[in-house]
Amino acid sequence: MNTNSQFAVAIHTMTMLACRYPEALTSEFISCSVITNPVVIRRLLGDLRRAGLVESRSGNGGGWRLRKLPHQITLLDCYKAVQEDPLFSLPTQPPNPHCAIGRSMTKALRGLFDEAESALEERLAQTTLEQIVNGVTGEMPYKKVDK
Amino acid sequence: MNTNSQFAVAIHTMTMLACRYPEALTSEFISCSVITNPVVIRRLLGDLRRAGLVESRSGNGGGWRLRKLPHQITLLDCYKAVQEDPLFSLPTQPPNPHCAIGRSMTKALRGLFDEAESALEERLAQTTLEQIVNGVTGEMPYKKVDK
DNA sequence: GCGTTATGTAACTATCCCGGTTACGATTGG
DNA sequence: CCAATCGTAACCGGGATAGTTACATAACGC
Repeated sequence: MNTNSQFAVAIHTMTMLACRYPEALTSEFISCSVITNPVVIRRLLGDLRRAGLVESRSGNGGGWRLRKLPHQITLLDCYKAVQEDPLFSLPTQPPNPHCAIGRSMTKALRGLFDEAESALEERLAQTTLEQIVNGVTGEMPYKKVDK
Repeated sequence: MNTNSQFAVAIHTMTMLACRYPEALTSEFISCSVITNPVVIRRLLGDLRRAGLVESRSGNGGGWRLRKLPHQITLLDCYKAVQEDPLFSLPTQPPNPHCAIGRSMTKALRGLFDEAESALEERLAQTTLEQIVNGVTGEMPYKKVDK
């Protein structure tokens, strides 16, 4: 399906921010871990900011940091932030309206795809950045804060 | 994600075969409902045949038909038949092994993506072609057979 | 056997998307 | 003022998608 790796890079990026929370990291620094161009990371972080997940500061000493605690951010948040298109696409050309099946196919597919996507999103909502950080580092490198 | 519509066309195609089961339909006929080139449909049906879901006969009076009853074929079967790539891709260039996070990111992402994909597939496995046909036509246009 | 109808598949193409890159203005801190 | 950093536009190359043409192969009816 998607041959694009934005979701993967988004998780990688958010995991780094979560590990150093509440420190701010530069796109340059993050791009060294992902091994890509800093602009690619900034583009991605732009999407994540539009979703309210991160904030940035320009200039000397600037960078990016989370706007919530790692346990308050789920994979679904990251997914929605970088995934504008639905999971499965319909053909650009709609089916033949003179065919009984063609006539109802678009609506049927929308329903099926919506349900499938919901199942996926439910699962993504169950994993938080905190859990990923725990899995990656074996410990929480930032101070825990009571809710 | 994937911007490709193969899964959608596969469902459309299989729904047509299910509606007329056990009749055989030609790629030409199916392409008229989908509104595309017959070769596109044949390529797709080739994948579905490799998965054991359909069979074909060349020559005059030939065409394509299901190899199972509509209630025995799920959306997951269709999905696996046409979707060779995993749902989410990792970056072609693996992360920096000199970074603690980069080092464990690939494995972590694989696990997360596998779980998400499983959730999706579980949902897809719950819908059969028969159900889709019912939703599309309001009735079953082929003879039901006891299991 | 011949003609017709289909499949099976290769090859070519136009279009689009993704990721990488350069460039440069705006912002911030020292 | 200078250095560091974001924000964003612009461009490019590679790859995928889907549409198209072409043609060899197969099966059926006469």
